[in-house]
Amino acid sequence: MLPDLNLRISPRTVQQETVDKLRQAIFSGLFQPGSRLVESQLCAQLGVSRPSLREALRSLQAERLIEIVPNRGPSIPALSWEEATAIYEVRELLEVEAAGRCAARISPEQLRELEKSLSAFEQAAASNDSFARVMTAADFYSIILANCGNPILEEVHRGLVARISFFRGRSMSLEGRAQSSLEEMREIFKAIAAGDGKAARKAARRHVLKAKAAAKTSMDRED
Amino acid sequence: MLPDLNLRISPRTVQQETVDKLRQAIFSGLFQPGSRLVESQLCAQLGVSRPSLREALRSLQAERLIEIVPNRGPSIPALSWEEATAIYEVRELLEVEAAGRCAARISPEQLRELEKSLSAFEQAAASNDSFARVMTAADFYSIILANCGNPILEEVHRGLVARISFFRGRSMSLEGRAQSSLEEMREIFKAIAAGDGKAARKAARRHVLKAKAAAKTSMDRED
DNA sequence: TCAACAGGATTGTCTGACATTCTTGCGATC
DNA sequence: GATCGCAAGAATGTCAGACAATCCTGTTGA
Repeated sequence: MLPDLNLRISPRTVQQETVDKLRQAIFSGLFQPGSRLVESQLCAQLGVSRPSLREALRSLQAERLIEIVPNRGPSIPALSWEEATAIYEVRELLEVEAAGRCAARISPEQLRELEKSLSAFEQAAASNDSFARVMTAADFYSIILANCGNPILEEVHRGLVARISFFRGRSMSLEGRAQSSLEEMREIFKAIAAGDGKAARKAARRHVLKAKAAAKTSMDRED
Repeated sequence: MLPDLNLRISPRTVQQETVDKLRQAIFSGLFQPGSRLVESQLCAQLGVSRPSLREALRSLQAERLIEIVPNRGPSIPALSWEEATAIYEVRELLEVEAAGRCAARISPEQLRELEKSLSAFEQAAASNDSFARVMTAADFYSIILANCGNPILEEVHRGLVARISFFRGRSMSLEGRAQSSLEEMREIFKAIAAGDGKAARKAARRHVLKAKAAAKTSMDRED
C-alpha cells in the first residue's frame, strides 16, 4: 500500500468560506468595534443562506472574534484595555517560549524563510502601508511559532493575536513604531540564527512589551 | 440612575443548552474517541432541530472538542500522544504562571475556597470514584486560574484542559496517582498560602509534569 | 421634557426539501 | 475464496420559507 498521501483535497464548504471571509473582514478592520453584524445584510453580501451564515458566526463566536448576545445578535467586541493587557501578557508567555524553542530547533531552510520575512517587514516598515506592516510582521511571528515544535502553542497564539488585530493595526501606524519594531525583530532573528535560546527569549520578551506599550499609546490617543 | 446591575438574565438559548449538554457528554466520556456523532441521532436525543444542533457543533468544533470533516460530519478526535504532549507543555506554561501570580494576589477568602477544594479532592482521592477525583481536582485548578489576575490565562487554560479530559479520567484511576497528585497539590497550596510565588511555580511545574507522566503511563497501558 | 406605545426590524427556531457525498452490502469476476 | 465494482441507503451540506419572541425607533400624549 502506498503511504497515505493525505492529498484528498477536502472541498471547501460554504461555511468555511464564510468564516474565512468574515475573519478576513474583521482583521482588515472593515467593522468598527462595537458595531453590529446584521444577519440579513451579511447573507446578501456573502451570498449565503442564513443557516450557513449562522454556523459561521458560531465559529467566530467561539474564537472570540465576535460576540453574540441573545436576541441582539452578533457584534464586534470592543476590547477594553484590561482585556488587551491580559492578552498581551499571555502572548508574552507564549512568544517568549516559542522564540526560545525555535532557536534550538529551527532548520536552516526555515531560518532563511524567517530572514526573508524579516526583509519583507523591513520593506513594509519603510513604506507607509500600515496594513502591509501588520501582515509582514505577522508572517515573521508565524514562522517562529510554526517552528517552535509545539503546534498547540502556535494555535493558541494565533487565536490570541487575532483578537488584538485592531490594536496592532493602530500601533503599527504610530510614528516610529515600525522602525523600533524592526530593530526588536532583528534582535530576535539574530538570537535565533545564533541558536541562542536565552537571548531569543529576552529579545522576544522585550518585543512584546514594547508592542504592548505602543498599543497603549495608540489607545490613549483615542479618536 | 441606578448602577448597572447587569442582572438582566440573558435567556438561555437552545443553542447554548445544546452546547452545554454536548460538552458535558464529551467530558463524562460518553463518546469514545474516534466515534462519530450523527446529526439525526443527536437531534432526536436532545430534542432540537438540525440547524440549532449544527450551530452547537460549530461552536464545539471551534473549541476543538469535536472534529468536523466535510461530508463526513462530526466526530470525537482521537488525541495522539504528540498532541497531548503539546497540550501538557502549554498547560505547564500557563499553570506555572498562574500559580506564581496567584500566590502574590489571592484574597484570604479565596484562599479558604482553595483549601476547601483541596479537602474535597482529599476525600475524592480516598474514595474510588475517579470521576469525582477529576472534578474536584479541576475545581482546585479553576480557583487558582480564577485568581491569577488574568482572565485570558484562565480562558486559554480551560480550553486546553477540556481537550485532555479523556487522559485525566484515565490517569486519575491509575493506582497511586490520586495520592501522589494530592501531595503535589498540597505543595502548591502551601506555597500559595505562604505567598511564595517562586515555590508555587516550582510546585505547579512538578505537578503538571507528573500528571503528564501519569497520562503517558495510562496511555501505554492501552486497552 | 419625558413616558408610553405601536410598528417595523431583527433574531431564535423550526420544518421541509434536495443535491452531493459517503458507506455498506451484494453480486460478479478472477 | 478473495477482490472488485456497483447500487441502494444513509448522512451531510445547503437552501428557502415561515413564525413567534424580542429589540429598536419614532411618534404621540401627558
